[in-house]
Amino acid sequence: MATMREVAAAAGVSPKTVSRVLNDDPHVSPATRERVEASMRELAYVPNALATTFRSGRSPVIGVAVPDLIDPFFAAIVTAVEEEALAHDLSTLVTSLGHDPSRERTVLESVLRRQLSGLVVAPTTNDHAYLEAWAARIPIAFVDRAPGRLEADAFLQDDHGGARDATAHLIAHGHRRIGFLGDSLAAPTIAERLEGYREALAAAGLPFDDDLVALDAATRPGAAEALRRLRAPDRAVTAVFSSDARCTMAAVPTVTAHPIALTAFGDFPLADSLTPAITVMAQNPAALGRLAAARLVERAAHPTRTLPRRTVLPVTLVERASCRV
Amino acid sequence: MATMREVAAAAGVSPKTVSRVLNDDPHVSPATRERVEASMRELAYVPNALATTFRSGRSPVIGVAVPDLIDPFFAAIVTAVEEEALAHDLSTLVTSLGHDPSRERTVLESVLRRQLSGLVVAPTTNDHAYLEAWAARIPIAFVDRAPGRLEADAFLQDDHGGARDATAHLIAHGHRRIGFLGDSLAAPTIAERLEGYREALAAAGLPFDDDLVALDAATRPGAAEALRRLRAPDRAVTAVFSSDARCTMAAVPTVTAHPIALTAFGDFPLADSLTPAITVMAQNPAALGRLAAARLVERAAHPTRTLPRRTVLPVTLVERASCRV
DNA sequence: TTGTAAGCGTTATCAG
DNA sequence: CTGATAACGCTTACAA
Repeated sequence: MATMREVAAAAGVSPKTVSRVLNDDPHVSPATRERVEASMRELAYVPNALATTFRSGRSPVIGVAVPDLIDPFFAAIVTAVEEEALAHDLSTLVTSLGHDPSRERTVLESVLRRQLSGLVVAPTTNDHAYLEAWAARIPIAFVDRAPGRLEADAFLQDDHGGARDATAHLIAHGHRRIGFLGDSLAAPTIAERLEGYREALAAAGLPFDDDLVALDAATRPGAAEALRRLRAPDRAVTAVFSSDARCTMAAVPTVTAHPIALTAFGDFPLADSLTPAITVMAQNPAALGRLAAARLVERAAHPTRTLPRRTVLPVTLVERASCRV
Repeated sequence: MATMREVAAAAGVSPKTVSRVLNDDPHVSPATRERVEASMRELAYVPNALATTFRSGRSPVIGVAVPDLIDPFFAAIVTAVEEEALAHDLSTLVTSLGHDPSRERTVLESVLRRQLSGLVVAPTTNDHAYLEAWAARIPIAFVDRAPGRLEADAFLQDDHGGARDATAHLIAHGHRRIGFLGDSLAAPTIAERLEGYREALAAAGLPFDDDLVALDAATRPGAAEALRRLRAPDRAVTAVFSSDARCTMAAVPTVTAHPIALTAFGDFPLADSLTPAITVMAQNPAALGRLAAARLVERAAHPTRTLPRRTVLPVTLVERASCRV
């Protein structure tokens, strides 16, 4: 591990000159440059990125924190952030938050100490007041879910409208008793989607019935049980709106075994190849990630510029077969 | 951004004392500790992780480089590395290499400059001689694919045996003309799986026919075309062995539309819910990632210990319906 | 128990 | 065009 000092000594110049060569400073004579480069090769010199980064006080890294990488929705966000970061010569420090809200703060704070250039987070909690001091120093962008008790850029999808339209779609197909499938209403996105579902019912003059809301459906057994209850004679739903992709995927085995009309929030791989193919309200995770990362870069470059805090992307209905079962 | 020096000044002590408080050094009087902690709160002091890291010369970070995060196989590897890293108080710097081999070197070298504690890589090239100097200083573990021209730890699955057994399974179901579906033979894993396929044919006294090997099938159009050719009267295969999950997923729409006996290398989400459900030879990406990360930690702790270079995990046949179509 | 000095590898500043 | 010096924030020796 040769250092710059050693290279300098070998080339008979000062460290600063080596630094200049490294950074393509034009104020170096060709001869000197030549000599320095030879020494670098000789000693197999590799700059210590840690030192540079420390010196500059800011790490050329964008942090990305999402609940879970296995979920293709978040994987797509991360990938998009990575691509956008790459375009700006930044790397990405990826961290999974897990689905347990109590971990969020610890994890984010430990990431933030690294003097990142920015942070993209798909949060798992509703209260981000603890980030206020951080947000003052480094740009933070929220994706998928809005920040709570904190002013920060947010890139969201139209949870309310999307859920409303997806539900209305089932109503248009003649359904009157429509179940709501979800994980937990603690997540603001899911709560929003429930609101959209209610609005669609109301608009059609249908009653909202708490008993038709089935939660804890993010696992296969959970989804199976939820669907069983919804289908039981006392509830007798003829259609289901699934409020997120994890639940939908968990429900797939049950739905393919005992078909029921289904519309789901969030697309997922192979949704179009199932029997029945699942009708979904498609989000755009890649756009979310890309926009968020781009915003961080922009905030870093123009700290005072005024920009909209909240960007809501539309969702689009992809009609397949499951809504017509 | 208060620094340690400022906290020290505010508390009327030396920076070293603040450092001691921070690191829970017992040689600090309770009174002093109290005073220092008060100042830290007052100034909202947060340690600069960059400085600590620089001073220690090594970043408490494990790098993870995989071709692509969207692929659930690699997402599972990354997640497992993350979990194992977390257990050792390390973070993870995740980078996608892309599927273009020419990017690998640049990306890995830029990651390695950061003085990582270790690197897990699922490579896209066959020649890793350029990593030799790095491998001497920081532990590098390969997953999924073995390193080329480099001595390094590798955690692999039984590509050869798994492909052989998956093909034999089709033969056992009475098939005599079996196609091989793949992306590119440049990947050593795929080449190995082709060998396994050949071995199974040979063991059954069946001829190997180059025309039954269909490549470039990692996209939906590619897979559709490959299957069309294999099925054409001049090839007339009655069964297909798909050599990797990306190809299998790409082939799904064609296979569900025009069923053909299929066995695939690599499991994937919802494979069991398709019609037909896909019979797969399941890998264990989580184990791959976990073992690799654990190995890095072990190498770092015991640089001289002798450990096996190559660990090959078994794959397991998950029989579903597609092999009996 | 606490402090002083020195340095990790790089770069900014300012002289020459 | 080149170099001396200092500094980034923290910690390891070594003293006191």
